[in-house]
Formats: sequence, structure tokens, C-alpha cells
Amino acid sequence: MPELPEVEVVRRGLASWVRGRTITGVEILDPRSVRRHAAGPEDLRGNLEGAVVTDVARRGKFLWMPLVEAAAASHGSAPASAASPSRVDDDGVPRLALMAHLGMSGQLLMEDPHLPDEKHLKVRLTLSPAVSGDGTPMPAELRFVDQRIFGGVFLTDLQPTPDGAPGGLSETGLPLIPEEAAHIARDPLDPAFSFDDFYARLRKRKTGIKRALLDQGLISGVGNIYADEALWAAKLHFARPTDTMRRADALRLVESARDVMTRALAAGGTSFDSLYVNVNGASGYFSRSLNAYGREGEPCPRCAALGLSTLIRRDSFMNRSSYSCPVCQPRPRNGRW
DNA sequence: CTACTATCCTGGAAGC
DNA sequence: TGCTTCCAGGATAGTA
Repeated sequence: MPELPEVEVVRRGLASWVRGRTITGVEILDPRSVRRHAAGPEDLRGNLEGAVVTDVARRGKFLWMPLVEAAAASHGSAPASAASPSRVDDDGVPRLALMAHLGMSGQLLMEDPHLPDEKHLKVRLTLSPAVSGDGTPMPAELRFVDQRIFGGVFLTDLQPTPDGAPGGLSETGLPLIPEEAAHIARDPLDPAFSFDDFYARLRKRKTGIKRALLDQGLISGVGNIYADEALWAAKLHFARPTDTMRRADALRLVESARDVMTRALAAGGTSFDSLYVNVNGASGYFSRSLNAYGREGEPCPRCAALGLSTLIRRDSFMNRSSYSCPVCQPRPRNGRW
């Protein structure tokens, strides 16, 4: 399932394929994948056709593509008709974006039109012709495929960020963000991420550290897999209380999360090169590198290196599974550490 | 306000 | 074999 590294791989791949191209066709094959677009599928289709994608940005696991009208993009000025005055501001900066969230099983694929539809193809965007650096034609279709329909796409307005910093990671770094992503915290790979801010907010929470790690409003990009991996690397139990957490422990945890996600990002980037066509968070291209997640009953690698034969255990937590080493990550007692 | 739970979905695996 | 139940989990609406 896509977490931050997978979404970032998709973002980078998408940016190289779609920037500057016009959306010439929109086909919505399953309205459930656009249910977050309140105005309905026809409104979505009507607004997308003729729009030019200017960038691909990411905040946490949310992706968005700022859009301008084809006329504005080619002439560098607002359209005289003003049919959609909210699309760009006075400086021609896009104020409309196509939002996408991959959810559990979503994929964004660039493909040639002659390829057969995927079983769970939900939305098909046809893009204007373009060629890559070596002169070969780029694929004409951007497909949204999603088996479990937790993800989706919809249109959203872009608003200025409170601090004037880039709203998300992207090629152009516009200081804009969709309202639906404004509450999402920076992720550990974002240059604007502040550990001091994270730690101050963490200490005010009265909950367990894993629940806090999974709270995208506190720190984003961390899902169940990388939460377990970061906790294992930092030797912390998932239930450790946040309000008494030491700074050094929190710092070690964040650096562990950053480290594991950086390595996953590198693996995703090298395994599939720029052909993110094959990006599939569930394919497990990084799974061989996992130390705790999904390894119930297998030896803890760290204990094994010390000659111990501790086995990874699985606990039910938050309606999902938590994997940990009972020796490296002892359960908190009486909330005292 | 904060903390936490239920819910949305599909299909593969496990259980009987 | 064939049916039923369970399980995976990101984000959010709703509840306490």
C-alpha cells in the first residue's frame, strides 16, 4: 500500500510525463472514484477538458496537479471570456488543481491507448501528444486504477500557505495548497519539516507514539508499515506515551522514519527507473528490506546479530497489526520510562 | 477541544 | 469442493 516513498515515486514520475500537457479527454468509468468531487462527474469532466497541467505537487500522501486553461498557458494571460475566473489569479498562477489520493490500492499509470483496460480502471485522462528528451513519443493516457476505491480524484481550489512556504514538494514550489491538504503536516523528507515543532506538539498529545506517528496532522507520510519499521529501528514500543517522551527518543524516531523512507524511496526509484508505470505500492519491492513489519514469528535481525533468537510478535492495535520485537521494544510499564 | 472508533471497499486467504 | 468469514489499511465522519 502506498506510503510516502511510493507516493513520491509516483509524483516524480508523473511530473516528467504530464507537465505542460493538455487534458484532451476525460472518461470516468466508476463514479465512486470521484465521489469527493461534490459537483459530480460531469462537472469534473467539463472542468478538466482543455486544462493544462503545470506541475505535480505532494503534501504527505496527497498529490495534486495545478491546472490552467490552454489559452492562458499558451498566451500567458488570463482568458478574455473569464468563463472560469477563479482558475488563475492576476499573475496567471493556477488556483485550480486536480487532486489525487491513492488510498490503499490506487495507481496512476501512464500508458499507450492500445493497451487493454485494467480490471479496476476508474478514470482515464487523454493527454495532448508530447515527446520525451530522446525524441520518443510519451504515452497518451494517464489512468487511475484502484481496486479498493479508498482513493480517488477530484477538483480543488488552491489557496496560499500561511507561511508563504511551498505548499508541497514539487518542481515549481508554488506557495499554494489545496484546502483538503492544508491540515496535513509536513513529512520528514520535506525541507520545511521542523523537528522542534513536531516534538512540541507530540508532548501535548496524550496518546501512544504509534497512534501519533500515524496522525497525518502531526507528521505525514508515515503509514502502518513504516511506523512499525521506524519504531523497531528506534527501539520504541508502539504504546509508549507521547506526553513524557524524551527529546532524544523522539529525535531518534524521526530520524529512523526519515532513514527508512529514504531507503525505500531509493529502492523504488532504482527498481523501476522512470517507468513508474509499474509503480505499485503493494508489489513489495521494498519488502525484502523490512525488519519487523509482516515478519511475525521470524527472528528479530538485531537480536539475531547478538546471538539471541527473539521472534517478532504481532499485536492487534488500532484495528490493524503492529509488529515489534519483545526484547528490543519492551512494553511500557506504568507510563514510566 | 482531544482521543478514539466505525466505516468505506475488494479480493485473496483461511476456516469449516 | 464450495461456502463463509476474516483481513489488509488511509482518511474522515461521528461519538464520547
